[in-house]
Order: sequence, then structure tokens, then C-alpha cells
Amino acid sequence: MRPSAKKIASLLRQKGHKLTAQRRAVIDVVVNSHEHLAPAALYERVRRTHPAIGLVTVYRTLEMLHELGLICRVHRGEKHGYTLAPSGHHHHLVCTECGIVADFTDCDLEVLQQRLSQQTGFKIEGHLLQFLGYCRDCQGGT
Amino acid sequence: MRPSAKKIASLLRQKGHKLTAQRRAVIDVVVNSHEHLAPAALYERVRRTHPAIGLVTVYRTLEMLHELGLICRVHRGEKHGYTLAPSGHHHHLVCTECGIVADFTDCDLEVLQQRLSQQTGFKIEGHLLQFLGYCRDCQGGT
DNA sequence: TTATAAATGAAAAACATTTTCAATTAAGTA
DNA sequence: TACTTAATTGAAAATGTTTTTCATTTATAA
Repeated sequence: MRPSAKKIASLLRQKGHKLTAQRRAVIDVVVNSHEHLAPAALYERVRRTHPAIGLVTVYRTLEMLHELGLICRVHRGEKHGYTLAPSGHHHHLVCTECGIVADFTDCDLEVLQQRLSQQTGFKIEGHLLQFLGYCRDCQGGT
Repeated sequence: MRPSAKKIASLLRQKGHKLTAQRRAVIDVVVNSHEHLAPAALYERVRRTHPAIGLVTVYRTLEMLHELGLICRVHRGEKHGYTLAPSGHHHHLVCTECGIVADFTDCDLEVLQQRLSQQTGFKIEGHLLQFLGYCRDCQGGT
């Protein structure tokens, strides 16, 4: 489930953060975008409705949302950006062309993880799984 | 199989690249390190045997090796670095503490990939899979 | 209201990476 | 071996990204 802007806002306040106009604006952009956005791109979008916002504030808000687990980082070649985090364990399928993100939850890596752990002696804490490709709309053109 | 420095060197020349002392030095460091190294860290190490090398050259060499598929990028939180690429399809198990990398080859993601492709209409071109944890040596301390 | 701690924005600092360009050099050829 | 040439190198500058600093503003609780 993708969380709503309202839900995120109330969570922020629950955690003792102030709900400012700037934060609302950032949250709105994140919630209303299905692509993942780099801080600079997000900044540009937020400026449309909130021209006075500073890039620093975007960075700070993203960091905060990330710490609260409300957004997550997406990798796309050398670049990366953030996208809304649906509740619970999940992964991304990312379009390399337009950046749109589809979420999925089933990854079945427990067996593999268990075996790797035994073979290597590593204490495994997490995994990074992401598929890259072209979404329906981006398959035709270059 | 981890490729040897010699093998990498001959591959470079095969591809029409010159084999300079600087490149040898970078390759040696990569081959003799089981951690993944950020460009700056690699630069420091190469300087021990080759003090006159420039950071730019390290960047350029890494880029070249990456394009040839001889090294690959490892993610570690917000940071990233490069490590030697064993031949063929493989993935990494990375120690978040010391950066050491263990490789593994079996990931069994074809079934999942197939299903995701059908469900979403994405044309999937690749995946990013990596486990993060603590290696045997780094499990004790903080 | 008012008090106050948190948040903001501008500017500067800190980093990371890329570009430019003149000087150097690996490697093929005579 | 000496020559030629295109590739490579390193310093410096340019670019881009992220963080820090600090004075000012503001959300929120009393």
C-alpha cells in the first residue's frame, strides 16, 4: 500500500517533527509521483508550487523521510533517487528510461540467504534487490 | 574465478588499450584487495607504490575496467566502490563494516523475473542483487 | 498570546567527478 | 634501435552534489 500524504504527515508529527509548508510540499510531490526523483529534480517540482523553498530543505526533508522509512532509495545506473515506500518489505522494478517504479513484495530470498550465511559465515542483515528494464511506455522508442 | 592481473592486462591490450605503469598499478590494487574500494581509497593505495599517479587517472582506469566488465560496482549504504568482477553472472555479499566482498553465482531470479515481466509489462533487462551483513571477522565488535 | 525549540534559506564549505589541454609515453613500423 | 603517432597522463579548472554554519523565521505547546 502506498501511504497517503495525510498519513505521512501525521506520522511526522507523531515522531515529534514539525509539519511545515515546505515539508508538506515535498511530501506531496513524492506521493504524487510514480517515478523516483533525485533531490535536484524533486526540488524543481516543489518549486512550482513553492518557489521560495531551498534545496537544502529538500535534502533535509528527504533525509528525514528516509530515516522514518517512508521513502526509499532507488538505483538506476550511476544515478539514484527516492521514491515513496509502500508499507512492509518490498522491492522495485525500475524503468531505466523514464524512472517509473513498480513495487513488488515477494522475493523469496530467505533460502538463498540462509545458505549463503552458512557458507560464508556472514551474518546477513539485509538485501538489495531491484530489477531494471523498460516499462510498457518506454519500450518502443530509443 | 577471480581474474589475475596478467589476464586483465592482456585483455586490455587485446581491446586496443595501452598498458601503462599507472594502469598496472591500479589493476594490482584491485586484484589484491578483497574489499571493494572507492576511487579515493584506491587512489591512496596506488600512491604507495606509485606516488606520482593522479586521481584522474584512477577514475579513468576504473571507468575503463568497468566498461570492459572487469570490475563491478558495489553498494554499501550511501557509499559505493568497485571490486574485481569474477567471470560470468554473479552477485555480492558485502560486509558493511570492513567492505569485504564475497561472490556468489546462483540467484534463481528467472522465475520471479518472468512473472514480474508478465504482471507489469516491463521488459526486464537486468537485476541488482546484493546481500549486506557482517563478515566473520566483523561480527564481534561495534 | 507567548515562549522556545525546531526548521528554514543563503552562503560557504566540503566532496566527488568530469573536462580541458599541453606534455609525455606505449607500441607499432621503418 | 630510432621514429611516429595516437593514446594516455597529470594539473588545474569546471561542474555537480551534499553538508555545514548561522542568523532569522515559524509551528506548536503552554
